[in-house]
Amino acid sequence: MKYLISPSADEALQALNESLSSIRRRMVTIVGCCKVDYTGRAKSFLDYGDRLVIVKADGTVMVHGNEKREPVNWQPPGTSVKYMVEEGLIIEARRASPTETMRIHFKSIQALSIFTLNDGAEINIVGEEADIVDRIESDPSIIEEGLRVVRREKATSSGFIDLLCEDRNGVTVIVEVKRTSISPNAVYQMEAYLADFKKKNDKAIVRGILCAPRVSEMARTLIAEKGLEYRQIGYEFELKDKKQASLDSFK
Amino acid sequence: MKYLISPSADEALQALNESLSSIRRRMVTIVGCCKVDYTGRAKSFLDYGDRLVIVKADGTVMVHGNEKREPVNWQPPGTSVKYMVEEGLIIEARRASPTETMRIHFKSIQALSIFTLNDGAEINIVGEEADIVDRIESDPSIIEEGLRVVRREKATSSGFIDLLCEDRNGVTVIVEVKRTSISPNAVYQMEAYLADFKKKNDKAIVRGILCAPRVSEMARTLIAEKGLEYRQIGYEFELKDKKQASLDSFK
DNA sequence: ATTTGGATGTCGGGA
DNA sequence: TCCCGACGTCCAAAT
Repeated sequence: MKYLISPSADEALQALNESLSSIRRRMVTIVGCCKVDYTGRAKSFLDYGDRLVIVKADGTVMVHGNEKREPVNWQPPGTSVKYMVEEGLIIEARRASPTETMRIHFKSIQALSIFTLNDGAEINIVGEEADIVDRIESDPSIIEEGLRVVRREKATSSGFIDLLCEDRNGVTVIVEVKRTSISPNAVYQMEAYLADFKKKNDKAIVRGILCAPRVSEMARTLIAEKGLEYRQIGYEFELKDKKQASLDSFK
Repeated sequence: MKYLISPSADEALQALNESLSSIRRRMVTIVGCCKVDYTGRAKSFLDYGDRLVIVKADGTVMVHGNEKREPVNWQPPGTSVKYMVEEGLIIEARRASPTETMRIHFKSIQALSIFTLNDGAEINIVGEEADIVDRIESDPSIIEEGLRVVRREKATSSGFIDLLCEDRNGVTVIVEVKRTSISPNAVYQMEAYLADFKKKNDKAIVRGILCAPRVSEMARTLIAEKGLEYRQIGYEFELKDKKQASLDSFK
């Protein structure tokens, strides 16, 4: 762990170039007054101001302002990072494919720290769309009595559908699941699935059911217009493995 | 600027609670070994490991691992943050609407820093979808000779369209622009626009043109099937105001 | 407060 | 590699 308060550009550069070998898990944070130029998928300029800059070992670079969850400027993982001095410390972060360059120039540095993170844990998360599809697959009756799942995540030339089913009358039912709410886009998607399915299978009758905890107003209208169906469906999720104990203690 | 190396939980808590008045632009970073419990829109557990935790003055909390641009856990702006000690430092970040709680427990702390960021600058960015629409609006001939823009961002009951135009023969043309590439979703959207427009306006002939630097293969097929059109269109973007000088010096 | 669609989205999975 | 869709997406603008 290295920490410098108000270092000069040269002092900062020296610290950053010192232990280039132990760089595996090295992380750098710099608090200082900087400007940022970016050219790549878009182009941007951010004039001088105080920010927190973070450089991860995988090449991620983030420039954080004092608000919001999103960095004001950044480069994704895989970026190659160079440090140099030209009237102040400069961080140059380049990557190819797409070609992108971000260049940070520091007018002054409040603090610089270099440290390593040892982290073997992986996050365990539940409540995603796939978890809802799981639930429906294991008990299709929560959508409709007599519904039977034929296939999951079937690829069609119009894209993927979450569940291919049959209702109690043997009619094909295409089920699309969203974890938050049904948007107009989801309805368009379903429409295209249905059209494609009818053409490919020469079927006159195919039902389309959209499942989510909510529907937006416009989506609801579209669903009605197009003869589709909506089922409100959410579920109480629980983490499934041994980590559960820790979560129980949390509530 | 306050900086503590390997503080005890109590020392950390004291530092964090000290200057609650000057909290306007205060930012906190903590490097340490922690676990994270989250319950809200989903539910997650992250076991002990070293991370960088950032708390912004607007209530944003981020837990960053040693890889990737995205925090492994977080709370968005507007979250209420409390610090306490229970066998180690605890950060409890709650918000309502939706109800979400994230709780970070530190087993140990490598470093804690508290500082403020003075930043009056706003980012100037160009190359977004709106900039491409601007370009087309100012010179529709880049899509097609004789094309005339009737209206921009027209709301329809099926959603919004980027440009409503007329070709040299007076035929209505609906133009949809994407900054990167045309995906199947964009085609579905266009299809829905067209269907809606024909119904509402009782027109037999309406053209749909999708504009982007690229099309995906599936989208290209869909476009052909449905009698739509694609125009490859990108543009060299330049920042427009006085900041230009700085960018020129950059390249 | 809700809805809607863009984003330098990022990220993971599959062909 | 490209393509595709999910995300605790985040975010701003409009209703």
